[in-house]
Formats: sequence, C-alpha cells, structure tokens
Amino acid sequence: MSARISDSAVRRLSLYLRMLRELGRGGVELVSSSELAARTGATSAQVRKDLSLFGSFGKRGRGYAVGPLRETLEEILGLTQAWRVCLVGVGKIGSALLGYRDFEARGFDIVAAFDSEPAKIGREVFGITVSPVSELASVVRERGVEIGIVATPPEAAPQVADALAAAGVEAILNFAPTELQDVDGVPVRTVDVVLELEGLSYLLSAARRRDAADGEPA
Amino acid sequence: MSARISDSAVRRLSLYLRMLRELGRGGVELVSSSELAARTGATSAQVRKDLSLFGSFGKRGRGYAVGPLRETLEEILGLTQAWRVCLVGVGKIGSALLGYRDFEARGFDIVAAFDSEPAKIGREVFGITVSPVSELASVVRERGVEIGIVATPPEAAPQVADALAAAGVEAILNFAPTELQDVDGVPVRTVDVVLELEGLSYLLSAARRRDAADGEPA
DNA sequence: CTTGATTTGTGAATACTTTCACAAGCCCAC
DNA sequence: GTGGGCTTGTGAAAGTATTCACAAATCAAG
Repeated sequence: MSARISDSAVRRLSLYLRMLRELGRGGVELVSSSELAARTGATSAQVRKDLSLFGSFGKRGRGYAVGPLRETLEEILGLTQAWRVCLVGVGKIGSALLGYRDFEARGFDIVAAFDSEPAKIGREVFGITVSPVSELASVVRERGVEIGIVATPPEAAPQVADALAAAGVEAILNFAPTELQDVDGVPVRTVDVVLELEGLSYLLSAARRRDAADGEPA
Repeated sequence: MSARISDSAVRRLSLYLRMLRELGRGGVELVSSSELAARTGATSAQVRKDLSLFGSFGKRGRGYAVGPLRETLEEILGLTQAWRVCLVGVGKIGSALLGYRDFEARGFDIVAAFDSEPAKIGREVFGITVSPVSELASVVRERGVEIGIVATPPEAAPQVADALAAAGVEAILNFAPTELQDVDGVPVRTVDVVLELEGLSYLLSAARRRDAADGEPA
C-alpha cells in the first residue's frame, strides 16, 4: 500500500487530474482508461496501473466516474487545501510568476515576495508588496509559508534555499540555473529552461548526424 | 555505439557541461568523476557511464581534462553552433523569456516573436519586434528558425504547435499547460510550472499523512 | 624499474518502470 | 436471468536505468 510513488507517476496523475477537470466542465460523467490515456499521452495500462497504486476507483466494464476520480486525485495530490507560497527574486521571471494568476486558481497562494535590491523593496507587483530578504525568516514564519520559489540569479540561489529551509519552508521550486541539492530534507524541484533547450539541441544535432551518416534521406 | 540515449542522461550531460565551464573559469584543468558527481548531484559511476556512452575521454588514475571534455560535451549536445529560435505569445511569460539574455549567451538566438493581439504587433520587446502570427510561416522560413517556443494560453497552444511544425521548425519548447503530443515527428518538451508545484504538493501531503500515521514524530 | 595510490571504463547485478495479457466484474438487451 | 460486449485491476514479463565492483591504466616517488 505504501510503496514509494515515482515522480513520473505523480506527474501523470497531475495530467489525469487536469483532463478530468476539463471533462467535468464539458459535462462528461464517465471516462475509460484508454480515453484518459489518449488525452494525456500515456497508455491505458499505465493509467490503470498509476491509479491502482492508490486504490480501486473504476467500474469494470464502464470506466471511471469523472467527478469522484477528480476528487480522489485532488486528495492524493494534496490539492484540497491551499498552499502558502513565497517568491524570492522579483526580476523578470519572478515578476512574471507573480502575475501568473493561474497559481491561485490551482490552490497555490503567493503570500509574500522578497528581493535584495533596495529599489524594489516596498514596490507592489501584481498585488504583492516586495519585502527585503533580510525579513525572509520572520515573514515566512508569520505567514506560515510552506513552499518557496527561488527566482534569483544562480549565485544567490544556494544561500536563499538554505535561508528558506531554515525558516521552515517545506519544499522549494527553483528557477535558477543551479543544481540545488535537497537542503536539510526539504525537497527541491528545478525548472531549468536552458537545460530543456539543450535537450532539444541534442535531439536536433543527433538527428542531423544520423541523416548525414545515412546519406541525407528525403 | 548508437544506442538511444535517455533524456535523463542528456540532462545530466548538460549539468556536467555547466560545471565544467565553471571549473574552467576557475582555472581548474583536471576533474575526477567523483568531483563532477558531487557538484551535480549524480554518482561517480553515473558520470563515468554517461560519458562512456559517447567514448572514452578520461585518463585512468588522473580524471578528465576540463577543457577538452567541455568541448566534447558541447559537440555532443550540439552547442558548437547557434540555434535560431522564435517565440509565440508575448504575454507575461513570453516577455520574461525575451528578456532572458542568458539564451543568447548559451547559443540560442531569439530571431522572431509573434502574437495574435493587434495591440502588441510592431511593439519592440527587449530588442525583438513582435510580428503577427499570421506571418509565422513566412518569417520562420525566411529566418531559418529551427526551434519554436510556445508561450500562449493553453487553448491556442495545439494550433500554434501545428503551425510551427508545418512551417519547418524542428523542435518545440512548450510553456503552455497543455500536453502537446509530438507533432509530425517534431519533438516537444513541456515546462509546466503548475505540474511542478503539484509534484511538491504531493510530497508534502504524503509526508504529512505519514507523520500523522506514525504518531506525529518530532 | 618497481611499488603504491589513484581513477577510469565497463560487464554483471540490482532496482525500477512500463507493457502485456487475461481473469473478474459490470451493464445492457432480450 | 442469461449472454455478450466492454473495461478494470493486476500478476508476470519485458524493458530501462542505476549501482556495484574490479581489472586495466596512469603517474609519482624512491
């Protein structure tokens, strides 16, 4: 019952949930594993296996009830509560994230923002007032922040992550192009755009090498 | 020699490369697999295995020569050339990406930007003039764009991706929260911030469930 | 030249994930 | 109520990825 669930399985659960919400809005009440699979890029067996890690939610011969399964997945993913989030680094990317109102709709409330640059302190960005990083610890504690977003330059990221963890943040989302080891048991996810582009670059140049070797097919 | 290389291996190669550049700037000339591993969150065996997929670059008893290995990895990842990139959707995230000058430094030149909103057409954002999406096909062809970035709302993303593929783009980086199947053999990577946050939410609530079950330890 | 301290490169072993394939269950039609 | 068409849930099989562990290579010291 409590085997560790892989990151990729959790990621797929999020995708299933997204699709279930869409189906629900469209009034659909029942969905089969193969429909869900087709719409999320998975296979039907994978959908069933992923869901079976947590229980038995479908009806044989019929499929899954959209509403109840949606609620179950929200429960599993911890989305029945709102999480309190803070953001450190109100630069270009940080500001864009503050303005991304989808977060709130998805249960992630940004309740504080920090920057080290004096010119930015006190400024209000998309409804959030920017505080000085020196107040990070106290504000995080006061407002019960659970998730921290790091959107600073790479040099500052490790210290900021440490400070967040020390202040009691329980998980970190990192946008700085730096590998941040899990700090003190606090899980870190990194979103690294350059890394993604380099992954595509690899695919393209590998394809070109292959084409060249195979005599440049059509 | 030409077994398929996994995405995760390629991602690690990018991290090694990043670290090698840093070491090179610091004047370091030789690095061992275990040093590289410690700095990138991998294991030394993994570093050696990843590199051995492409050849034999180290010296037994000594380690890897920083400069030459950096060049080899740049070659493997296709980073010895500059890639031409376009961006579709000049909203909050799109603008932030246009301003992210690191792209150019890493060999990804943004040579065009598109939007469907008339108010944005012709405006110059961080040095790039916004063109109407109606001109996407012609501009992509004219300027030889190889990689397309999708930063539109989710509803528009699938059509935009199709249009990019049809116009001859060879790879797509997607920021819209929509699963985009690989279009017509064009590889797609998706960066989905909400998905990452939901992954963290899962970890947090799983940890809490565990704590509650184990009688709330310290 | 030999010894010893390193560190690579890599088969073999382990661990993890995905896919297969089918019995068990469900519902509709008659 | 019985038959037939579907679809789930899940062990077993296949496929991938990671880790282990060690022979082969390198170099410095004496």
